Amino acid sequence: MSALELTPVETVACCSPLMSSTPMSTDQAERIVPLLKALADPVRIRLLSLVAAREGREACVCDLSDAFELSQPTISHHLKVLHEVGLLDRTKRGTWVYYSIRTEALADLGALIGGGL
Amino acid sequence: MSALELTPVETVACCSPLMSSTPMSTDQAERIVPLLKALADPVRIRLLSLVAAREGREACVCDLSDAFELSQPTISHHLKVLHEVGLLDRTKRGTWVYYSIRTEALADLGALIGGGL
DNA sequence: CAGTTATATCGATGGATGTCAACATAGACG
DNA sequence: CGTCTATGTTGACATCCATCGATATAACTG
Repeated sequence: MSALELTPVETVACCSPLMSSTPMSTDQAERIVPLLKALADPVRIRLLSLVAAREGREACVCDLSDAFELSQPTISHHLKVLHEVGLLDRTKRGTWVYYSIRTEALADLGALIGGGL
Repeated sequence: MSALELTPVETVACCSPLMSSTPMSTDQAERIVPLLKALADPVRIRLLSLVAAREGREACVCDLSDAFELSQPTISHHLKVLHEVGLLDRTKRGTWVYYSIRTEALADLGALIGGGL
């Protein structure tokens, strides 16, 4: 992704909070939905939670895949989805890849939902 | 649904907030995911937002369906999904059916996500 | 370089889901 | 009762997506 493109997280952050006086536009809805779709999977939300529970809120793939009875490509796929919408950061250190929580992304989304949309 | 069964919203509320020290269990994930799936659709999140923006946070179906270029059965289907997971309440008054926001359901979910999972 | 380990990509497949047309239900009104 | 309007249900269809096996890439090791 180029530096000029925004992940769904970034576009959501710049527009929230939506006040309850006016309903969400179609555009706004279509920016938020990819984030929610990324969260709306039992494996992905557990992956996110596993990373969040770790020291420094980051974990390498090898640590995460042990928690599931799923193939390695499947875990890799789910991590990619979470990364692409901006909920996880990705860093390669040597042979290992570390994913870390983008805390403010989750906070923005939580505020948007909890704030009554 | 019988009075003894809990909607996803109710089961989520009784278990949150999840602290970041321990990761979410598989059971917890599977209670939260139906809520997120219900939210993760552009039509449904706009429906929710339209209801939330209305006086008393409630609206009848006829008001809502005008905002979409979708068939009436499709709108009815989406409202049913939101109702079944406990995000919308349903009341019939005469010929019309009114859906209203379950504010604390959205608040609980928002807190769960924004609280770092 | 060859071998081993960690992670990602590709292609295929079965199941979930959004949408519609047709029909059903249910209340209001004459 | 008959009709009109509002809403829900059903069944079919097309598309999306989670998963896998096979393969690719990339880095460490000897």
